[in-house]
Formats: sequence, C-alpha cells, structure tokens
Amino acid sequence: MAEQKLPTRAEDFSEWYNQLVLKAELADYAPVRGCMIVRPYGWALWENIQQALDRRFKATGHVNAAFPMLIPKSFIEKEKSHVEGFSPELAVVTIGGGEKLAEPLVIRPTSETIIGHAYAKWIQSYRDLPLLINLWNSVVRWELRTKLFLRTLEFYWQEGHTAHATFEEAEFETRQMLDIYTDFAVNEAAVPVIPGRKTAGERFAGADQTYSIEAMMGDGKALQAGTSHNLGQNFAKAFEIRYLDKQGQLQHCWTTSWGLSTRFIGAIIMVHGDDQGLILPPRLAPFQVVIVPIFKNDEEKGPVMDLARKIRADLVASDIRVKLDERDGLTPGFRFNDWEMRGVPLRMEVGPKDVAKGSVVLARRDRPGREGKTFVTLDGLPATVSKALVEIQAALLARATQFRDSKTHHPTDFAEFRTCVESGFALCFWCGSEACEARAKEQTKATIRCIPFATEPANGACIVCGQPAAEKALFGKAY
RNA sequence: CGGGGCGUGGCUCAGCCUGGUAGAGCACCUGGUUCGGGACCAGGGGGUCGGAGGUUCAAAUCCUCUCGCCCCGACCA
Repeated sequence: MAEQKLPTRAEDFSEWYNQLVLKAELADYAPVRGCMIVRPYGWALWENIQQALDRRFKATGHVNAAFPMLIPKSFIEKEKSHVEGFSPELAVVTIGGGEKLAEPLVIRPTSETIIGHAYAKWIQSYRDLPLLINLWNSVVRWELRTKLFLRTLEFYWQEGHTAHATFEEAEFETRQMLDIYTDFAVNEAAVPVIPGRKTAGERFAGADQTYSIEAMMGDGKALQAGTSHNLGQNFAKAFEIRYLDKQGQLQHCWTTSWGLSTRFIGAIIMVHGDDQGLILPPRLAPFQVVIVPIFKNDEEKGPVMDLARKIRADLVASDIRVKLDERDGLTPGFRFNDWEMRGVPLRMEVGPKDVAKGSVVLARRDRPGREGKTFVTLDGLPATVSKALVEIQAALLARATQFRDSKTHHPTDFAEFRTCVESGFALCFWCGSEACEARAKEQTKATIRCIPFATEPANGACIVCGQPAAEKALFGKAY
C-alpha cells in the first residue's frame, strides 16, 4: 500500500524508480546483495510478457525445454571468447554434500555451453536440423552494481538456442527473433525500440554478430531490451556440433541464441511511468481495469457492491482482466492514488449515484486527475472498456515514440554530439573504428547502442575523427 | 578494489557532541465517526540501538576491532 508520495522524475529519476518498484509491490530486496524477490504483481506482469513472447516463439516453430542450472566449469572454458567474457562474473559451486567437488560447477550465466553439449549428441544429420529450442529459466551473473530488474545477480529470462545447416539459415533466424522482439516491444509493451547491429566491442562473448533492440527511458538514457546473436560456428566447433549433409559430408552447424529478460519490466516502468507512478500498457497489465466501489454506509454498500460484482462478471466474460477493490476502510481518494501508483490503465468508479443513474465513471491512467474522468452508461460496458483499453495502448506508444524522437538528435560535429548525449540519443556517422567508439565513450560516457538497420545508406564524416563514414550509429548513455 | 556516507520498532529518522538504561512521524491492531481525489479521534502492540570486545557504578552515546548496506569510478541482459 502506498504511504507517501514518490520523488518526481525530474528531482531524482533513479530514486523515483527504486521507490516505485518497491511501493508498487513489483519486487523487493532479497537477503543476498544484488538479488531480488519478484512479488506477485511483478510476476503477473512477467507472466503476461512470457505469454506474449511464447506464442510468438511457438508460431515460428520453437519448442520449450529445461536444462540444468549447474554446468561443469570446463564447459564454459571450451569457447575462448565466451570464457573471457563470462569468467569474471561466474558463481561457482565447489562443495556438494559436504565433499569438495572433483570438478567445480558453475551456476549458468547463460546456457550456450550445456546446449552445445546436448546438441552435439542430438544432431547427426541434416534431417535433424533446424533444432529450435527455447528455455524459460533464471541465470546468475555476479554483477558489481545492481538495480532491481535492470541488473541483478540472478535474473529471469528466456534463452532461445537454435542450430542450422547453413550460415544463411542461422542469420535468418537471428534476425527473425529480433523482429519478434521488436514486434513484442512495440505492439504488446508500447515501447518503441530501435533494432540494429552491435559493434564488435559490445558483442556477446562468443558471437559473430549481435543484434539488439534499444529503447529510450524517461531520463533519455538507453536500455538494451533484447538481444539476438548469430554464433556462427564458434560453439559448434567448440562442442563438435556436426551433421552429415546430403552429399555425405560432415559439417559444423551454425547456431544462434537470443534472450529477453525481466529487465524488460524495468523498460516498461521507465518508458511509461509518470510522477504518480506506473503506467502499464493494457495488453500486459495484470489488471486492465480496477473497480473502486464508493459508499458511505451499509445501506449504500449493498447495491453498490451488487452492481460492481455484476460489472466484474460482465468484464471477465469479455476476457478483460479486472480487479474489484474490496478492501475495507480506505477512502476513495486513497484508492485512486494507490491504483494509479500501480499503473492500472483504467479505473472504474461505482457509487450510489451510478447505481441510480445506470452509469459509471471511467478514468484513464494516461490522463491523470479529475479531468480524465468520463461518465459512461452500463449498456455495452465491456465494449466501451475494450475500446478505451485499445486507445490507451495506442496513446502510450504514440507518447513514448514522440518523446524518444524529440530526444534523438543528428549532430554534425563533436561539440554538438556532446550536448545531445547529455539528454538523449545521437544518431550520426561513425567511421567504424574502435578507436573512435572508445574516444566518444571516454569523453562523453555515451556508447554505441547499435547501428540501426533503418538508416538510409549514405556517406558522411565520422562524428569523432571526421574521416569518411558509410553508416550511422546510435549513441547514448546506457543503463 | 579506490573515494564518500550510513547502520536505532516494518519504513523515514531524532537522541550520541556534554554517558544515567529509548523517542517521533508513517505503517500495523481495536473501537467509533468518516467515505465521488491520499480522513479524523481515542486506545494498543512492537526495538537485547548491526556485531564483538574494552573503559565505567552505569554505554545507543566514549575507545578498538569487525560485519553489512548505499552513492561515485573499471564489466553486463
């Protein structure tokens, strides 16, 4: 329950986020530093994210499976750049059942290696390909600086792992899954994202190519919201994932992996939230509508609750996720603020006047205050509510897109660049050298988030060194 | 690992300088009055003051050590 106001986003965006996550009961701190407890409201949101993604995965031929959390340490060490990338952040189990283990076990930071081991056994022929498996699990990475949802030691996600006969098929898969993430982000979460290619320095440890979707948060900073990797034949060679082709030749497979995590919840919070609290996109909100009954005494309570329960049943029958606030002893004003803080997209007020008039009050979360209230009749209420939810979903996407575009600049010299990345994104020419990438980071803390697919082919001067450049990179300060 | 800050009921903190055996607000419980934008009154429960050691007749307070957390600098979904 909310007890106090949040700091405003302008005052302290970071603190606004921290307090909101706790007060909205999305998550709580765990006894171990850097770990989080995902509370029921937060998990309900994650479940809706899972469903939206899972049906897209299934529709493209993927199946779910479960792999163990413990991985032999030697597995991690088989792929050179994979070890280098992950060894600093591994949690290692050295004792089991009171005995020191002959070989230490790592708690999976990701499952490429154990997948490689299994795929090597399962794949013999081109007829076994493609192999398209997804895992819903949690992984552990020993991070130094943590923040609820955005970066915790353990986090929940899905990781897809596929094996293919050719580079082209693997590349198609990698891009297809990024497209799915984009579609999910835009159409389910109302989070506008920029899909693109990562630079070599930002690539996944062990990948030939990493693609990501990048979103802008309410403070102008970037958040990587999902990634898809073309692993080439790196893991296939390290784990001997081979198949016999139609010509009877033994070939190494081409593999991919792709993931989206509970970090995305952080994106939803920071993209849509306002100074009153969360604003959840209707398609993912655990409760799409909250009914707040209003009455002064038992005399009024009976008819009000009867109507409220009937409305709830009607909405449920129309597949609308609805919550009836039946808590005792709270004033309506308190409930309004409480549910606004929790981001329920639509509030319905049902009081004695409504019982008398055959109407209810609807209040849109994206238009706070009394001004956003409208009176609607009970006739066709489920349809009215559904229509409002669709409108809110669209309004959130439009607002977030407008915000992001207004803070995405196209600087042409470094001084201008420096100013742009203080408050948003800079989309500008980059010559492709790691030196320029590093120099920009040193001087401004902004990194290349991705090289967007969408930029028109053109030529210009690198924002850092002024040398000829053939592509534009998206720069921003990142979470 | 370097720099800065903090550990006192569930939460935010006061008390520490100048030792005398623990307080406020919020939250929680009970009863009553309230209720269409964060109600009010009355009563009540809850803390070995992060931990260990020391000084002292007496330690939340002074001394030593230790543990933990938060913020800022090098990795990451």
